[in-house]
Amino acid sequence: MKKFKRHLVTSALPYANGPVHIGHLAGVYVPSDIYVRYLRLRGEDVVWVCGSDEHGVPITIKARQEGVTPQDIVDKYHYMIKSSFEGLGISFDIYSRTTSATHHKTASDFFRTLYDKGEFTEKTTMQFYDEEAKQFLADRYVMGTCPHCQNDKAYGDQCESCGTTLNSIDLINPRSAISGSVPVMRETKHWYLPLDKHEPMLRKWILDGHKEWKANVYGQCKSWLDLGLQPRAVSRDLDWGIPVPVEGAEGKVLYVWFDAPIGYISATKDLTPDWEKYWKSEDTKMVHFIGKDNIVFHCIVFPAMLHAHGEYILPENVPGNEFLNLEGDKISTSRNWAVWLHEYLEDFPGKEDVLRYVLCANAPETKDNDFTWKDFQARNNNELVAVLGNFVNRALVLTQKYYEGAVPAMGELTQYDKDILSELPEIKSAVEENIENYRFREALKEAMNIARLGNKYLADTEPWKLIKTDPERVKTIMNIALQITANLAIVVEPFMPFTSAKILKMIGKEPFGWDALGRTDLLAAGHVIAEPQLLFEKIEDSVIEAQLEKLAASRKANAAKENGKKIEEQKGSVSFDDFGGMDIRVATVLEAEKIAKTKKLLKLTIDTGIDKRTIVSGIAEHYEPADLVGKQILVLVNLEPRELKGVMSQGMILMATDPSGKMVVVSPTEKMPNGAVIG
RNA sequence: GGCGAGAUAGCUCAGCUGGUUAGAGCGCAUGAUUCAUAAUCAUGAGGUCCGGGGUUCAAGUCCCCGUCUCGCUACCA
Repeated sequence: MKKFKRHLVTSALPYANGPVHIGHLAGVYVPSDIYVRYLRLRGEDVVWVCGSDEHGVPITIKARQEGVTPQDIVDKYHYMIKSSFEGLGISFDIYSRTTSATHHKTASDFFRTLYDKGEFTEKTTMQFYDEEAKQFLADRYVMGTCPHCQNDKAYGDQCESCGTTLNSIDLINPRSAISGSVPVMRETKHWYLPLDKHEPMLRKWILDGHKEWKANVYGQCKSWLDLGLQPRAVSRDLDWGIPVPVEGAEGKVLYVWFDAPIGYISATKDLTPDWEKYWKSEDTKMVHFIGKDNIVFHCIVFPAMLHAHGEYILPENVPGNEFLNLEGDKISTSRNWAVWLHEYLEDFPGKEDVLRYVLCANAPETKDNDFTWKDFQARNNNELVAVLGNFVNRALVLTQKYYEGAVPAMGELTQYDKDILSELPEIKSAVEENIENYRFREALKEAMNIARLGNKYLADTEPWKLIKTDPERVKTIMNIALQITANLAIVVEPFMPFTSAKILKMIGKEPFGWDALGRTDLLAAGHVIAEPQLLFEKIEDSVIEAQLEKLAASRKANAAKENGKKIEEQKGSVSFDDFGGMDIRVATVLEAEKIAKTKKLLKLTIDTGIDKRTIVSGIAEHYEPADLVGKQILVLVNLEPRELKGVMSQGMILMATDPSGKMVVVSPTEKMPNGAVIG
């Protein structure tokens, strides 16, 4: 077991094109906050960095849509994200941003170092160029007609109408999304990071050296390594980002995946002049907290970059969590299906810890989990209020009642007292072990056991009865109950810092530090505690219903949007001759079979009346092969043949597609002879 | 199609390298209790451990074949 002198913790950089939601929190920020707070309480040397990821194409698109500059967009969300994190008590040592001057210089220098060391390869490719706007067009900037569903507003990377993944060269009638002009193909040079070169190092480091990583993380890495790594472009043609610091690279910026993780380094630089100690000493333990979508970047790509650079350490662990769903559906920013942090903070003032608690207790550590408002309410009412809040309240209220707030002296302990107190150190080590192994859900459960222990102790010793017969004994009981309360203030801090502070305030103490956990002399006899206040309050049904209505509204809005989107605009007019050039016929499906190793492709043998021919069609998700046999369909028979997965496709089947992407074949309403002409 | 992860009580999850009657929290039922936000405490009911084969003295745990969910990836004229 390696011994470390200090910790460097990073949390995935939120992308600055939208606010933060509970999915981000449960997967990344709440767990990492717990981890870091724990380390700090232990007095460890720890630095925790994060910041907004502000480059990349989606931000420029969003800016254009809203008619503002990319800088406007990132400013808006950066500050919004930053302040909502603070509101929830997410305690980064620094929350930086990738548009900062420090970052531009750091990323630029990093690139330059790799460039000078010959760590990149160069490749020239053909890409769409907009002569009017004088710039190369990223896939997202090319629009055209989707070859699949004929939607004429498809983007070069994806058709939003049918969800198909595309390449910009696939689009029919491509046009520039910037100027609307027809783009031309032009040569462009880019730099690549040859990941394959680092494969042996990565293999040894991860597959041999880090078998303790979470199953999902390790498995994903193994999968990538076994598939064989490919060189990856580190630059692209765009005007938003960090310019490639090489002569002759005008109009090119660093690819966002390359600049973003360097943001961790830049943030550390902004935080402390000692930053190198954290990034370049083997006795620093670096941990990346991320979601599962980021595994490859943090386990393969970024380590390869750091290794290529040569001076940096690699992460000791990369706890990647799964995803959180909301009320049974995937969280989605574009569909507004989310609980937004900034809205939660407004709707639930003073209930920061409730959200922290629920998200930790239900964190998607081993598989995707579901957040429901009903569960939120139940955990608040049945666990926080009934177990934790209630215990603290009864201990403090009884102390007020019997001793006017002055802590009574601990007398002689019974065996039962000793048994109860001996559980505290056991819980302490259980919490420690779980946190150190990134099992925060279990750690929280153990922490709550201290409150359960307290409730049980009071129920078993019944001080409210004994006060009449044996007041001396009650002093000891209440002293113990108060010591347990003080222990709660400690153990709860990483998970629920606001609650911890409230307890400390009520018992009139300063933070104890983690090592004090388990001690039974935290409150001296005679110390006077403050008037008790409730830590948590019940959440009524109406509150939950209001949140559910909010979600229902966004579901409704989405449906309306879908409907609005439903009817595509009419396309530009075509001449009668153009239409006449298309030869569409009635045909009958003779045979149908799935093409092996594909998900969507069916190979159909059809009788067109003219001949019997083969057509490949991407409808395997909509039809069982057997269901098509014997059906009459319409076929564009004079479309240029095209080879798909090794099969020649001679023509295209006409399909009707609804906005959800569902497809049905089009048939004549009455049986017609094969070869009958449509027109 | 390939790859990765998951599938265990009504719900959310533990079960490490195979070993006595499969565990926890919540919910539910019954009882106790009243200091406490009708909170607490005790007891109990609830499980073909996704399905089917196999290895073994012994399988939730290992192997093979399926099914379903999530993610990555190829294909979509």
